[in-house]
Amino acid sequence: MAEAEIRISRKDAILDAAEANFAEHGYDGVTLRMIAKDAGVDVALANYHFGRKHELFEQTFQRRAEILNKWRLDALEACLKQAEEGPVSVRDIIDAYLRPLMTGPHLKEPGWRNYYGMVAYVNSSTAWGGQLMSRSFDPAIDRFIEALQDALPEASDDAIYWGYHCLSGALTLAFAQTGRLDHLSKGKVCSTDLEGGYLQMVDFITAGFERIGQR
Amino acid sequence: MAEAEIRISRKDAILDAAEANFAEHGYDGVTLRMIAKDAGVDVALANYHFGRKHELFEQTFQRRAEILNKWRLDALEACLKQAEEGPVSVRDIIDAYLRPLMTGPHLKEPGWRNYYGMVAYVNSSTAWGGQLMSRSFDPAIDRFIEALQDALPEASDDAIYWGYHCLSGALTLAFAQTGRLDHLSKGKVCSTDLEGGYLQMVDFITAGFERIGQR
DNA sequence: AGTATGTTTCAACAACTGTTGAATAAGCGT
DNA sequence: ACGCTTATTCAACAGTTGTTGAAACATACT
Repeated sequence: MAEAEIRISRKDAILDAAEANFAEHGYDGVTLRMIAKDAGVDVALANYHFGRKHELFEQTFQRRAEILNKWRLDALEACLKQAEEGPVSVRDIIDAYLRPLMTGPHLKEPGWRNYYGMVAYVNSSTAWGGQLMSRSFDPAIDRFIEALQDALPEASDDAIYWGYHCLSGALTLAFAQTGRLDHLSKGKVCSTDLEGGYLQMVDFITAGFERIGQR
Repeated sequence: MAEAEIRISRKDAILDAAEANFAEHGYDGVTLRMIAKDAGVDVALANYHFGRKHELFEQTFQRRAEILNKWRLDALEACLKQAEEGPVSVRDIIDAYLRPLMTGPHLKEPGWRNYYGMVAYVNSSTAWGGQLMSRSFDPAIDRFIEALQDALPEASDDAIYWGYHCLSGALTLAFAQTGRLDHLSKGKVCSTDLEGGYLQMVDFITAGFERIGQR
């Protein structure tokens, strides 16, 4: 029976448990004993594999960040290659930014939903926010900013960066899945429906960027 | 000397200290002893005035929420009254939503900056997010949603609510003031410059809403 | 079989947590 | 000056925190 299941290593079990707990309660709201209990291991094991709590958090955060960056950059590259010479459409850039994260089968996996919760927490935390997000995502984001600047030669730097700010804020708030939209819309809109949100956000954000290019 | 200064009550000193600490470290990252030390009072006094830690957090959060709702609703009312009969412009609605919060002399006060940090934390926290934000702000937000629906009769509910989601995400990320934009733009844009961000965001968000009304 | 190496648990640490009840101080009407 | 109510501090509680060093287990190589 046991050999029929695919058993993950205890090290990965700790990462998974950490992910789920950090997503729901943030860094300080989680104790190493909560994580160890969920992972079915002793408290000391987290220390053995990952060092201090701080490092466990960062490693948990970065594990999926790289996957995510690759998805996005592949999508961006594909749309740049497809345009070949001619100007790239703003919509395609925004789509390359949002689609890989907000659609697809990985949304069914609790691991990814949990990770998204962590991203939401980190992105708007005054303490972690700037540092950790920049370290994990900025190299990839730089490419998107460049592409937007190319597609919108008339737009000022201020407009481009604050436009990206709007995009990033909207995405990470979607990641938090707080259920606020459900309450506000009296059930008409579901904030856990990322695929539905994706369709609306692409239009909305694209319009924003196109407007600032008309200066 | 002492009678020349305007001394705030110890109760208010606790609220101020709580605000600053919760903004920087979130709920679980703050201990009552940190707050008491900053306020210059004994630990037990927080309990005497506010009950449990949980209640202190909520009272700190709600203290300024009402002020903020009033600012916004006054601005909305003014622009609705000014339009009188004719259709209200989308831009004026967005302006009424953003301007009172992102511009003005209160931005110089550390208390308000701290409070904004709390809002950022609460809004994208999976645990607090839905409940507390809805309780504090939704009655006012409902009015803005109505106004947007009136101004954009062709837009679907999905589009309106996800549009508001983008607006809310962008605003609360601005509140977090993480310094990420500074890093990403290599110093060209400053994420603590809310007034500068306001100018860009009004254009960007207005364009988004106007687009979804053209269906 | 024995040994070296990497995992995992056990037991304990000093420090810190939110909360409480009793003790003390302050403010104020009379 | 007295009593009464409200503020504030003090001292302590039982439980929890991250972290560690030593001990026990597992695994693979010789």
